[in-house]
Amino acid sequence: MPRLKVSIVFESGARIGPGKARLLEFVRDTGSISAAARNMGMSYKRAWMLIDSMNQAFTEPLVAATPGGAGGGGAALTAFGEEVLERYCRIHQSAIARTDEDLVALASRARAQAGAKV
Amino acid sequence: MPRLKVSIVFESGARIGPGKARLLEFVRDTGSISAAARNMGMSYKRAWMLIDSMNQAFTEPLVAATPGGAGGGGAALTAFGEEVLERYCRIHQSAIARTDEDLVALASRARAQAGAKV
DNA sequence: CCTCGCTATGTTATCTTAGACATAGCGGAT
DNA sequence: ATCCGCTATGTCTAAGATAACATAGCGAGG
Repeated sequence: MPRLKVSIVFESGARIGPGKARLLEFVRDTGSISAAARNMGMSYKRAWMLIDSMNQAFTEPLVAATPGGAGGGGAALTAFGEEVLERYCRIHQSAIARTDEDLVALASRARAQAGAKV
Repeated sequence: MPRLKVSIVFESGARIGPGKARLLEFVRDTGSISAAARNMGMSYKRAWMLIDSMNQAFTEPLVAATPGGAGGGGAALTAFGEEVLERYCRIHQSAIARTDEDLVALASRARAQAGAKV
């Protein structure tokens, strides 16, 4: 069955989609950027850049990180980060509601394998 | 105000988003791929590739094109193409419904200009 | 005061993507 | 028979994004 990918595109060009939302969840659950990156199978640098782009996109940060300290440091969602994540999840939920009929109809006519892609 | 970008992602990896949907609308309205491409400010080749990828993604074509003939030929949506477009529009409408409150809240905290981007 | 693991950032190589250009073929209308 | 404009496809280049590697700094805890 096809999935709906919902992204929020801001005037500035910044955007938040399922990937960044999931990354925020992992940061919240693991307490560190690097652990979140490992869980998602991406490099620390990539995770850091994604988080930095989100922090830059808003007037206040979504993730607060501290280097050094016990265990080398860590990161956590700010209250605002929690709020953004919650709002994204709600928007996503609203988007995928009541689309089943159309998605099933399209799925039944979609090919299993795409042409191309080595 | 931020916009919602809704894409349908199929198992095969093929996807349909607002760009392809708009392209289909232009093909329907202009009766040709090249006119649709001009209207969207893209090259004919790009438009053709996008349409070809859609035709390949399903078990039947969405756009039927004929080379040669009066005016050089033309293209039109098949009945199935009309159906896919209609279903996409309905899914999109459903997705953007009832998200205003959250989008406004996010917009009020978003920066006007993104950091980076030459 | 040293270790440990995480944050933070730079550099370079690679891979993918997008764009620019070029060209062949088609067939109704004139 | 020719023209016109659109379909269809190929090649090459520029640019942008991704990945790989490298390294500096931080601070609580042992």
